[in-house]
Amino acid sequence: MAKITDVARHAGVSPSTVSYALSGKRPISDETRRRVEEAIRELGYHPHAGARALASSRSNVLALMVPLRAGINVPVVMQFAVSVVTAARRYGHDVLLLTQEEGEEGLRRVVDTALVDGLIVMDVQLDDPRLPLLRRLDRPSVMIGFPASSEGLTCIDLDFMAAGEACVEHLARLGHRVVALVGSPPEVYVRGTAFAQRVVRGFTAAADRGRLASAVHPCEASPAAARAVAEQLLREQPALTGVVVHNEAVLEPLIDAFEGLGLRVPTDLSVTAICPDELAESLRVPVTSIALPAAEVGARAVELLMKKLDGKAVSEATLLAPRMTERGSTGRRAVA
Amino acid sequence: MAKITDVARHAGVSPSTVSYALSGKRPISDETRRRVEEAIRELGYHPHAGARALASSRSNVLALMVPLRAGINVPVVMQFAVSVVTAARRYGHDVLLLTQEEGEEGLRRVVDTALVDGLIVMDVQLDDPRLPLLRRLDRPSVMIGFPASSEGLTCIDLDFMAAGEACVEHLARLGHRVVALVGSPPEVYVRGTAFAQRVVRGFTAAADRGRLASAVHPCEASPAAARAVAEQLLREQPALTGVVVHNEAVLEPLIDAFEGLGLRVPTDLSVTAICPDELAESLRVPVTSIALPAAEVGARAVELLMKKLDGKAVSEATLLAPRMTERGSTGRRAVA
DNA sequence: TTCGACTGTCGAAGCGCTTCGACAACAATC
DNA sequence: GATTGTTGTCGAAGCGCTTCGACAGTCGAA
Repeated sequence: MAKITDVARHAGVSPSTVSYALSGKRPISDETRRRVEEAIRELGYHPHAGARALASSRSNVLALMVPLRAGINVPVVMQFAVSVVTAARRYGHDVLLLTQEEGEEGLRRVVDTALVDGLIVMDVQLDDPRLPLLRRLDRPSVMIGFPASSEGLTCIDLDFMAAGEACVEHLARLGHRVVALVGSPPEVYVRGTAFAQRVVRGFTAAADRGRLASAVHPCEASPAAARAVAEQLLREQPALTGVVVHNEAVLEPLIDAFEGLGLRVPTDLSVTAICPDELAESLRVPVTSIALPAAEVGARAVELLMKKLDGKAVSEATLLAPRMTERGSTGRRAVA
Repeated sequence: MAKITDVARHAGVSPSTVSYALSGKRPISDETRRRVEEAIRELGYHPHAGARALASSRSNVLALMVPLRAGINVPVVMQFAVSVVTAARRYGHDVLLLTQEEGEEGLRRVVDTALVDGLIVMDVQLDDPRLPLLRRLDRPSVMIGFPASSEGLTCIDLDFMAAGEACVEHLARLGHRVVALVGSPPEVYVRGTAFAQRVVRGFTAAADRGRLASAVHPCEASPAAARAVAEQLLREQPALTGVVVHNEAVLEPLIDAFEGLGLRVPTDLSVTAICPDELAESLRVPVTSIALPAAEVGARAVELLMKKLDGKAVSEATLLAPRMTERGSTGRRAVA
């Protein structure tokens, strides 16, 4: 395996010149650079990652901690991971995979051993136990999702409030005047992640602004619960024509329930959801939806981390604009 | 950040002694070891990964290359990745995530820069372009799946032939005498992965051994194709009572088709599948199935790699015994 | 012409660890 | 009592790279 001294000798320069030619940290004449590059090619030289890390205290590796708990959508996690790896490569970095199971100690370990230059942490909870550590650490990190307070952190996620608004506005534009939000199970609003509340806030704000009649119903993740909510909705809001669903598990059962109650989608009822595209596409009636843009979040998270590694300041909160994909489940309100 | 010389001074020994106490590569007295451990604890010492890699030419990192192409089952890939990470940690290793997209150059890069000690490659195709490189490399690697020839490689996968056999034997035990295999799309048998053929071989061999009437039908991944195959089967094998499905995409449509043709599962027809448990569980009629044991494959792959890193020989082919989970879709043949 | 200010290159000093050879001290063997 | 092993420790030499300071040469400005 060729080393930098071999390249230097072969190119007739000193090792430090080779290093500078590679890193661009000092000016090198075109002629010298050319000779160095040629020597590198001829010898098949690849710098030794460990030696580099030792001398420069930069490993060019970043850690990605992925969630494991039940209830997460695995394909979305995978999409995200792939986009992080791809984006990291564009910056000459590799990605070390950590599981949530490793927790704070895992993060501490890879940082303390100088294995990684920075951290990306997924599935951040409101009062995530990893937060104090991440705040304290001298290595930069970026989190996906928002904890109770993003102070001193760098967080990125879909703008769930805007997503709630966008759904209502879409329905309003189609002429709907009475709408309802079917949300996550009640416990999600208590513990967990902030995004559920944000959807509610956006939904309500937009409905109020547009003077729509609106109601919000949490819903357990079971077909039975879906059926119950459907019945309740029709009882309490007989004029209902637009529904926003923010609950992957009950989207299909809910549509089934409405149709079972004699409402056709989209003829009698327009349905829009905040859920992965995969799910929205696969239903009998493809659903107009807003998805978590996993690939974009991943790429942006890496960008933010790279900025921080360069010592640049970045904003604590980055919210990605929702993008709605129209499918067959929404239509203009039938005028009676 | 404390370094090994700090620990040494604090414990009143030389750095090399600390190193030996940590690695166990030379005998150290209990008393010295105790003092070293205490110093490590008090100083919060963590060895620098880069320095270690440079001095020992071992990075304690292994690369995992995951597939991206359409048609793979994402949750299974994820299960697999998680089990690799978990198993690797038990051996004190971390895992670098590579995407298939990086291809041979990606593998070459992480090896040439000495970033990783070994490679695990998923989704190996019959004539995978990465094979020549992997054979030539001086670093050990393990592949998931079998190429045309496993010579000079280390491969691991579910024993698909045994899986095909097990399905037939299960049906035979329940009294079925006429069975059919609904397989992958025709093109899979041509290009692609060896496992499809293996299932066929196991299926046929077991049927012949048990003197069952049997037939094999490839099937495109569409509901229409499923319906067509169902009709064809009933036409050609009117006495058919047992079906083995090795085709994720058509499992549900196929059952629907049979029921549409008046056959109840499992009353009139027993169905067993080779597919992820997730899918088998989620169907209206839960299906008796054999799954790819992703977690086990991952753990075993890491074990094999660790053995190779220790310079031990391992067998070229490791086949994991199939495990069948009985669900509602198979039953004793109704005696007319 | 002289003085910075660049530009382009080199040599040397580390980065923090592992490992090899050396060597005491002591036990077991003839 | 000399010889051979073991056990436990140390010092020094590197692993392959980056980076700092030094310095020679060039160029436009004063």
